[in-house]
Amino acid sequence: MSPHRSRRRIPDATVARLPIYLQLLNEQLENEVANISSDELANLAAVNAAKVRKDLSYMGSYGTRGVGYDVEYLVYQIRRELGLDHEWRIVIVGAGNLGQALSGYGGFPDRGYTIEGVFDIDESKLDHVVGGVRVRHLDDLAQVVAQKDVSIGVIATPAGAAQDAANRLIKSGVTSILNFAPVVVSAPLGITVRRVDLSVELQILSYHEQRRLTAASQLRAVPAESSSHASA
Amino acid sequence: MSPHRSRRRIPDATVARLPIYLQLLNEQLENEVANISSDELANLAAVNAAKVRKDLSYMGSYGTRGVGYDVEYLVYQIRRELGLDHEWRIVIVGAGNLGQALSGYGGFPDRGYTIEGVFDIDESKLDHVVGGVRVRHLDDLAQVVAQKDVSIGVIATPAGAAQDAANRLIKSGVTSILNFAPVVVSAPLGITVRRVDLSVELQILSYHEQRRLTAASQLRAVPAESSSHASA
DNA sequence: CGATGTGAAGACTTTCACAGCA
DNA sequence: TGCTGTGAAAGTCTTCACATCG
Repeated sequence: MSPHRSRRRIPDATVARLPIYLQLLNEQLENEVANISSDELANLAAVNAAKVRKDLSYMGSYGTRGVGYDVEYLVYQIRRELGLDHEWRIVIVGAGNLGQALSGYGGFPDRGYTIEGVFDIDESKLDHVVGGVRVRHLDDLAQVVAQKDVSIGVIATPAGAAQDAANRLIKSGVTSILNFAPVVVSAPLGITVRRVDLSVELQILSYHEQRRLTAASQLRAVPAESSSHASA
Repeated sequence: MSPHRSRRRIPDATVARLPIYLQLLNEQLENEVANISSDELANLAAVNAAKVRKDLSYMGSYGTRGVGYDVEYLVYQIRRELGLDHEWRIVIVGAGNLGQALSGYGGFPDRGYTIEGVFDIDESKLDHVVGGVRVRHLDDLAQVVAQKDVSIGVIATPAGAAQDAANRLIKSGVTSILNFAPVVVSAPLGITVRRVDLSVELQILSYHEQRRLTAASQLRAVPAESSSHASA
């Protein structure tokens, strides 16, 4: 479609950071900051400046030597690279606490995501309105996905229902899935699945806590480090 | 305290996978599966078998050649390594949709996490009971953290309130933070911060979606791959 | 002169492939 | 014989350091 998209393949690690740069750059725009150096952006993102420059260089050379990067242009480029110049239509399966929190999440409309439906099988939840969207029966999923050309599905069901939700999403034509249920869902090749699991995150934290304690009790063997971990 | 904890330093990438193995192994236990090979576990986790073996080997050699791993013993070892033989006390800052979803999240008590408090500054939310915990004013945070010896804080506030929440958590004595707000919070060295951002995850997905579309329109230049991404 | 852009070195992670043990 | 445990190779990501250019 458009002429010269994605000139190079961007490394996964970089793709995971672009949304963070984007968010920080948007904040700069709000503060009417027109220009930013790799050093400044690196400080905001809590990463190394060389990493910022290398990350940005994968999209092309948009900086000015001796000066820095034009914030607005950078925002435009990152958005384009991440596909945020499209509008993405998403559905949420599961209208429990989490599904409701997600559909009420303010960030979506700004960033080009529209929620086309929230689905559940629990009769008692049907027809409730959460985040401005009426909860529909899961059996209507395929129809909505096809009609609205939905490409991203969010799974916010209990663990036991997640694989079924995934199967239905995939059969309906969704090609990317964001899974919040604490299970590994399997999907055929060609479907992108990302998993976000609260208790996995907590367990990683408790590993670090535990190390801290052990280290402290062992006459400070290793000085505690690691001040920040990206989520990707 | 205990004699021979953490015999080696475990790589970050491995630490991020241990919770997933643990969850799968627990499922096996429920199905009364007593033994598992690296190959089987690898299939369940959707990773390579050599990776499973190497990951497990960092904790010591607990397998039996020609046979596999004793599920129960492996569960015990992973739990110990992740510090799940402790009980971890956590607090949640922010009693909005997300804070409520988190405090209602069933997974916590099972896995040794107890929620010692949910805090907010919004008068209208105070004294509501969410997930069995009464919402208290943020000013009471320090007292609860100290009294209950809380080490992990979860930030579920809007973006604008997150850094203040982090500062209060840190000043109160919390040393690990799980941040759900869509901002980078800064913290002194020695504090572990992990960030989980819904819209970052969606943007990573839309990058892949967008590539898929571009590739398809360019006479299938590169065959689509990448079927699963871990969250860590 | 100051900050980008980038080869090259170094660190970390994954995967291979096979020796070694039950 | 079958599966673990692990050196070594391959691949990926980060960081350094400096040539380059506005």
